[in-house]
Parts: sequence; C-alpha cells; structure tokens
Amino acid sequence: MARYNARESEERWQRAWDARNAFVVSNDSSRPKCYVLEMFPYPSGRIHMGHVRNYTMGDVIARFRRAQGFNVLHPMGWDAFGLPAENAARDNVNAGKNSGINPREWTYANIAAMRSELKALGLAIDWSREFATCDAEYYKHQQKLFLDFHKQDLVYRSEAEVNWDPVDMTVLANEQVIDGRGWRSGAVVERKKLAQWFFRITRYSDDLLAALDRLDKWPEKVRLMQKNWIGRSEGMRFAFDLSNGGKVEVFSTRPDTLFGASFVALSPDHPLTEELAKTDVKLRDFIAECRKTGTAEAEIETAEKLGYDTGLTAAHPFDPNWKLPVMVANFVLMGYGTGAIFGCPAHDQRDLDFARKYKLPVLPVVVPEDADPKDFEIDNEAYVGPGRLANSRFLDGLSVEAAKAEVAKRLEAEGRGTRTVQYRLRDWLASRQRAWGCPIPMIHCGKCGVVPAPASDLPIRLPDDLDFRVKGNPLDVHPTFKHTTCPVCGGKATRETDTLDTFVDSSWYFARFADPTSEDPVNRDAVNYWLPVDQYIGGIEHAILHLLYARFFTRGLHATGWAALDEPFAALFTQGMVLHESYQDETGSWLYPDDVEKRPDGSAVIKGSDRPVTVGPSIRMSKSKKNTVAPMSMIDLYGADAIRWFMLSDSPPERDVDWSEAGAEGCWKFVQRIHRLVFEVEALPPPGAPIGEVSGSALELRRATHRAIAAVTEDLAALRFNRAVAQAYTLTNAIQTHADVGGAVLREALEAIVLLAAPMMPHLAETCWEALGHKTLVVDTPWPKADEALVRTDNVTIAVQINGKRRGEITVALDTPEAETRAAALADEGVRRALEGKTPKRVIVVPNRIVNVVT
RNA sequence: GCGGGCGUGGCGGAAUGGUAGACGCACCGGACUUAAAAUCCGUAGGGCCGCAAGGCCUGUGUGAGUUCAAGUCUCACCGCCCGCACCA
Repeated sequence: MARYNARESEERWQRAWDARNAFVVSNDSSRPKCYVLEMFPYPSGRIHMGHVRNYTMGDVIARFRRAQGFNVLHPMGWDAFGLPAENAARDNVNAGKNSGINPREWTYANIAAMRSELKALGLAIDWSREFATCDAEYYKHQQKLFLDFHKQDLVYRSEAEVNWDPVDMTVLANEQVIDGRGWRSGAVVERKKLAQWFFRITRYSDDLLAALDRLDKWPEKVRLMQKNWIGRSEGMRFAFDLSNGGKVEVFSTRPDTLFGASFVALSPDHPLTEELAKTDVKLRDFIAECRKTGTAEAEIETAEKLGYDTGLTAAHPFDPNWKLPVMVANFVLMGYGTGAIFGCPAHDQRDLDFARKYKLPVLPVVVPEDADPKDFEIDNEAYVGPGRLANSRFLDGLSVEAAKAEVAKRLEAEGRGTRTVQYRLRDWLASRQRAWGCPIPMIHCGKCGVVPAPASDLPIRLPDDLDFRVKGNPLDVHPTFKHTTCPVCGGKATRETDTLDTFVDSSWYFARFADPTSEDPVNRDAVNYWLPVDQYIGGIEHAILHLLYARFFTRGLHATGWAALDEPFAALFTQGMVLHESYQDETGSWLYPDDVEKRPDGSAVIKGSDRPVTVGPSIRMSKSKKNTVAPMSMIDLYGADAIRWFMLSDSPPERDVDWSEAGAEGCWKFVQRIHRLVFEVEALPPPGAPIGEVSGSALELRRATHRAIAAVTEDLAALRFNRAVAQAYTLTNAIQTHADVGGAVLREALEAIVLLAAPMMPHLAETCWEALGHKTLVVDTPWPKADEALVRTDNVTIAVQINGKRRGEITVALDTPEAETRAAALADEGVRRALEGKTPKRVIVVPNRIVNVVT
C-alpha cells in the first residue's frame, strides 16, 4: 500500500472545496448562525507558527459548528496599514534603490504571499468576503464612520502632550519609547504639545466597565485587565483657598482623612505651577529636574520623592486658620484627577515618604478598631486599613465610610466640592503623523476653522507617489494631497495630513465582514444577523487595546445607528504562544534550528562541524533569537494536517506550546496510521449497512466508538482541543485492538474516527471518507451522534477503600443499589484480608463511584 | 508595591471532592527484516518484598486544616509566570 501523499491530497481537496464554494456563506438562512473569527493578521509577508495555531483553532470550531448544522461565517482579512510598510519604503530609499517601491505595493505583495500560505493550511474560510484595511473601499467607509462619530461628538480635536521623535520627526506611541528614546532613531524623545484627534472613549467609561460583568464567556484575566485599565474610583473634588487669593482643586478618594492633611501638592505640569514658575527661577529648575526622570520602569520604581515649597499656603477647608504649605511634587501626575492633591502622610505611603523627607507632620486620623487612639503611631508604613476616626474634630469616632459621607455632605453644602467618579481611562489619541494609514477626513480652513470633508468626497485617497526621502510625514510635502478648498466658504484650505491609528482599522472590521460589499460602512441587517461574533480567538497581547477599542467602536456604531448592539464579541478565547528552543554558538550568536544538529548523546553542534551549540530554553519564536520555524517548510515536509494536529495536541490551547520537530514527526505518523487503518481494511459492507445485535469484541468497539463521539463533541464545544485529540487516539487504539470484528461495526468505528478528526485534519478525512466508499464530501456530512445506550456501560469497576486507602476493587452492574454494593465490597477477598476481622464502623457508598469502609 | 495565574512521572499534560498519572512524546524489552527504516506487541511514578501471581509502603512545591475521602476546598509559606504601576 502506498504511503499517504499529504501534499497531493491536500491540494486536491482544497481545489474540490473551492470548486463548490463550500465555505461561501449566505446572509439568510433558516439554520442558526455562528460567527467564528480569529484576529486578522498584519501582512508582514510570511505566516508564522502563531498564525498557524490561531487559525487552526478557529478553523476547527468553524468546521465543527458547520457539521453540527450552523450557518457558519468564518472570514479572513488583512490589518494592512501600519509602520512596517512605511519602514520598508524608507529603507528602500536609504539603501539608494528608490525603485518605486511604495507601501501599497509592498503590502499587497505580502498579502498575496500570505494568502497562498493560509490557503495551504486548508482553512474553511469564506474568501469571497476578504478585504484589506488599506483598500480604499474599506477606508472610505471608515472615513464615513469618522464623520458620523464626529457628528455625535465622539471625535474631537485637542492639544495633547505626545512623544515626539526629533530625528524621525514623528509622534511615537508609548510602547515605541524605550528608556526614553525612540525605538528606531535612538533619539531622546521629547514631550511636545500638539493638536491631536481623539475618540471620546471616556463617554462609555462606566458602561465599558459595567458590561464586563456580562461578558461571561471572556477569560476572567482579560476582564480584570480591562477593569483595572478603566480604573474607576469614587471620591471627591474640592478646592483649597490659597494665600495668593487663588484656589486649587484637588481630587481625593479619602476625604475622611482631611484632618490628617499636612500639605497640598501640585503636579510639575499643573497650570498653577507653570504660572508660579514664570517668576520663580528655582521652581523652573525644579520642574526641569522632574522632567529628567525617565519613563523606564526601573526609574519610576526607584525614583525619589522630590518636592519644592512654593511659599504659598492653602487654608484647610474646615479651618481657615489652619495653613498648609503648597508644594510642587514630582509624584503628582497631571494626567490623573486634577493634577493636585492634599497629602495625608499617615494614610498614604507616597505622602508618608514625602513627609518624612521634608519633615512635615504625620498625624494619624484613622485608628484600627483594636488600637488605642492615644498610642497609635505611624512609623514608616502608612495605615490604609479600616478603623475609627480620631484627631478629627466632628468626625471623631465615625467609621471611614461614615466620615467620607460626612465630609462630602459638609463640603457640598458649602459649595466647595462635589462627589465624583474618577477614571484612569483617557480618551483615545488616534492621530498619527504617518503616511500609510487611513486619512482623517477633515479640512483646515483659515476662515472657518476645522471642518469635516463632505461625505461625497470620500474616500480621501492616499496618493501612491509618496516621497520617503523626506523626514516626517510624506503627506505633508506631497504636491497635491494636502491642497483643497473649504467645503463651507469655498476658499483655499488644507487637508488634515494625520492618519488614523491602525487600531481604528481593527475596531470594526468584524462588522464589515457581515457584508463587505455594502454601499454603507456596514449593512445594518447583516450586522444585526451576524453579530456578535460567537467565538473570537486571538493573542492575549490584545487584551486591552484592541479589545477595548472594538468594544468602544461598537458602542459608537450603535450611537450612530449602524448597529443595534454594544458588545462585539460574545465569547473570547486567548490562545498561548508557540515556543521553540533557542540555540547559540560559542560566541553567543543566535543560530537557526536548521543550522543545529542534535547528536545521539544529547549534545548539539553546528551542522557539519564539531562546534558546540548551547541549547537554550524554549522561548517565544522571534526573528531576533532566530528560533523560528517557517510553517510552509513544515507543511511541505509533513502536510498541513499533521501541522494542524500538532498545534492542537498536548498543550491546552490557552497555554504556550513548544514546537519540536519530533512532535511534528509524531503527528505525521498518526496521520499515516489513520490512513493505513482505512486503506488496509478488507471488504467492508457498503455505507449505511445495518448493525445488528453485537456482543464481545464488537460490542467493545461500538462502545469505544460512541464514547469517543460523545467525548470529542463535548471537548470541541468547550475548546479543549488537546483532550479531543487524546480521545481520537483512544478510539484509534480501540479500532486497532478490535479490527478483526470487521463488518458494519468496524465501518461505524472507522467512519467515526474520520468524522471526529475531520475538523482538525480535514484533508485526510476527505481522502479516507472517499476510500470508505462515500460519494459526498466530509464537509457536507453532518456531525455524528452518540448513542447514549452505548456510551453508558453495563458494569462499573469501583475502588474499595479502607479508611481512605485503596484496598481492593469490585465490579458491579451500573446503578447497583447501595446495599448490594456495600455487601459486594465487604465480601471482596482483598477487603476482608485488609480488615483483619475488624468490624466496620461506617461504610460510605457512592453509587458507581467508590466505597469507603471506616473502621 | 498592587492585581491575577500556575506548581502533578524524564517531558507535554489528564483527572464533576471519589481507583492520581488518561492520551501523547521520549526511553526500554520483544516481533517482523539479511540489515536498517517503517510498522506491530508489551512493561513502566518512586521504593521494598516475592521465582511468580501478587503484596506492602510512599507519592500531585512546603506546612497546617476541613472531610469517611483532598491534586481538587481553607489558611500560611516557598518558587515561577503574566498584567499594571508614584492613579491620590
């Protein structure tokens, strides 16, 4: 018998599926819908193992649900705007070969390459719905949405401090600033105020938080991360009167500790600080000093508290004669609350550190219930627990909660302050000084200000002839792009040359898939039919940004009338990474796996030499560590099915998986094993042949078959792919053990293993299905159903414990009454011996499970 | 620092509070073969006793606890991983 030729078979079935548009799905169907989506890829040029794992999981769910009778939408697209394309164009220029490469060509070439790689995986995707976010046909609609959001005041323009790279002349995202320097140029990043476009995500702060509770099919971890990111805290804003006649407003979650205040502190960036600095040289120096502190993690952690006494004083809100010094402090952030605080050292660690350094009073005002207020002292640790108020005049004796309420009541009565809810979440700064992104459809007019571009002008198209020899944004210096007329007054005007953050592109693509040909940004009916996505799958690295933005955007679509829902993803699954061993030569240089040879004694050398190789731990595959394995080379070697199988085996899907050649080899062997089982079998009855009463080995095989059907069905529904794989092995072993029963029972078992493995190894399944005499395709075959009567067993073997230790086992009929089970257990030879004639005090019988004898 | 997660054979990992180690990988023994590969069969947590069948002890990071019964629940500790971070 010939070995299974995976590549040949895979190409054949991929053509067969294509030919009958097997995965093209219609928007109206009487079947229940199921929308399966994996986070779409950035077209970097090559798929990597992470993609393979992600898309294989989604594909298994899509094929499984399809077989179960769902109308399954499983689309694919390209998150195609972004920096790498611009960098490629720029590198091309710098290398002196300005051969006309531009981001568009680079991107579409990558898409073409990656599409063919994804197709080689045999994914059950409706390719008719494919689009790239850099298609004018897509960003045209995004521009329309931008205008709609603008009308609803969900978009605005405002001054903001940004990370400015003075060498590359561009804004950098926070994560592109490494140790205070631009990741590309290495230049020290400047803080710069620029007018930027924002999405008003904070309008939904509370809703985005509250709705997390209802996302019960999301990982707890992700919900928690979003919760912390939104960072809701309840407190008060209130004002202090200053000795210069002014006021300063502070925010506090602990107004109850107001009588423990010993200073008021302003952020170095606070407007009042800047005002004072105009006439205070030393303060100017201090501010400069504060700004020198880097943004690096380690620096913040070890940063010393720095303060500067402005000489001003602030009057205590409840005692005008009580004057507190007004300091400028480096640990007060302008971006949170009001940029000013009152310091209560006894009950806040930062305030305490600050007070100790600058010799300010530390007065405890909250005392734990079990402590004596007279002896309670603060050493070097602030007390943040519950307790009773002390040293606090009219608050004395109250609980923390009651004191907060009392302070709030009094301050509000005096009109000095209000209870507020403060969020950590800030509005989404979405403009980028980049050429390869969605142009922001706004126009700057000298007379009329900033006005929206008319919807009829959309798309505002990116020009192809961008000049990447210039620093900064090529759109700024393009001869025509920028120049236009004002839609209001008709005078000369300029276009906005900022483009949108690529996270905008990925914030609504799932809605576009519902009907990618719609004349409108989205087809309302199609969106309301398909959304929410029933199963979304992607990496944990998007836990906050992408998933939060998409949740916001869906609310925006709702507010602008494009959709009737708020939450885009009903269920979320975050899969683990693909790891690989890492290799270094004696100089520490990284080596590709292909250049390393493993010797039988366990050592490793550089292929074709005796130079030793240090084998490092398994870490995430990355180009810099060279521990990557190209999926296509593995598919060429073992076929897509074996690689898909590998990606689902062993490791639970949410955990990292370690890629190894040996593992892939093992999967290939299993592919062959199933192929052999089906092709070596002799003379089976035709499909659909009836199965009569069976017993013995045949009954065993039927039971194994139906148990596997039940188990795999359950495991796939719960995304426990690794267990489904194990069940498939178990059934395969059973088939091999009982193969000699032949006939309709063996046919039933073989058909079951083929159908159960089909979502994971779809090509092999088609080959085997055909060999089993079927004229139809597996993709058109319904999911098998388990016969409950066969899943249950007649007899159960249960353990008998004596005082919790296993001392024997008995086999009884299923659902044997308790008394009988007890008798059988006590009659067991081993149990009697172990009891040594002792009389049991108690016998616990858990039917069908266990017997525990207590002496 | 705060928040969250995880610790089970040589390895990846199974296990509604009920026979720990399913299934796979690797290893070892055997069959087939001139030989190798491939394939098939078999043993296997550790320790002790036994020619053997089998039996006993021990065992899920450490220590306590709850329970007839704990990998699973509770508390404390140790280790590793992830997220956030001067958020008032």
